[in-house]
Amino acid sequence: MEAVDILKSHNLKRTSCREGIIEVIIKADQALSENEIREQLVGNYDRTTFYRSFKTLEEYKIIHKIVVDNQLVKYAFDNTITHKVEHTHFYCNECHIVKCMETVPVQKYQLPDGYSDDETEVLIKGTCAICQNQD
Amino acid sequence: MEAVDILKSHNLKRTSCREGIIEVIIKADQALSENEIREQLVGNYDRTTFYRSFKTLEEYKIIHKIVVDNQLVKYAFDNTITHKVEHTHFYCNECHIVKCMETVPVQKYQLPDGYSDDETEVLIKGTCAICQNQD
DNA sequence: TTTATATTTGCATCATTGTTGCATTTGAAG
DNA sequence: CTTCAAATGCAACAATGATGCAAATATAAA
Repeated sequence: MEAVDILKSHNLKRTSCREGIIEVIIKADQALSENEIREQLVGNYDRTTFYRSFKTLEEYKIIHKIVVDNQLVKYAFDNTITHKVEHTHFYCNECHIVKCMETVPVQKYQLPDGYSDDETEVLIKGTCAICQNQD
Repeated sequence: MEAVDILKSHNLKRTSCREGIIEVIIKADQALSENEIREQLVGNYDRTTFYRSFKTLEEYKIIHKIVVDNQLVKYAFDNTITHKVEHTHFYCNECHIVKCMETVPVQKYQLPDGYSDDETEVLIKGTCAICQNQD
């Protein structure tokens, strides 16, 4: 699916910033930070525009945000797989990549009486396959 | 266990800031933000001192930090229960409290080949028992 | 108790992310 | 082509995290 079509299907205006962000994220095999996305974009955009674009795309569930340790922020595309089931995220302590673990669904947690759950975020920290091999 | 003893057992200098933070956190039945802790403290401390105290206490696993949505930061005491098993955290979308769910352990996730896990963070967002009743 | 020293604190300063207001620009509908 | 709601760029600010350095202090040694 093309970035333009995605925007159109949500009745979002087609702006070069939004289009670019989607294209970059859609191609990536891992979650990307704001700067990693900026580097791959053609135009130059203000930080606020970037931030608001992310926010809009998130609201429309076109992308989602993953935060590690309160400071590292990465964005990933909500494809049909990641979109359908709540999936976990993986953070590599060595190379610091963040990946959507589409094959590892979030498990169900039984809360005490009176509590109801709405959404569960799972971040697994460890060593990724590539870094594992290099040891 | 007293704050002083906790510091002593880790060979940490007994300073009023550290001691105060531990005492406040130990008494709380929920995780507290930097400001919530500051309000309950007797002395007045610089933000950097606060920040460094948290960092030290975290390093020595006396307290731990829970971050919600990248901006809300709360701290909780590492008691024998929370310390022993990896526990989940609960965030109430309505009253915004954060609680350590000592009775809800983190489940085991089966990662793809090559990946190894070290630590898993689980944040469950929903409605707490108190807010549930008020609806 | 006094002294010595390594640690901690307070202050200044800066980085990153998130956020809002407002004037200007622009996408897209008519 | 015109119009207008929406998006952008800029300025400004908040919260959290982080570091360097001089002054203060906890603790151990004398």
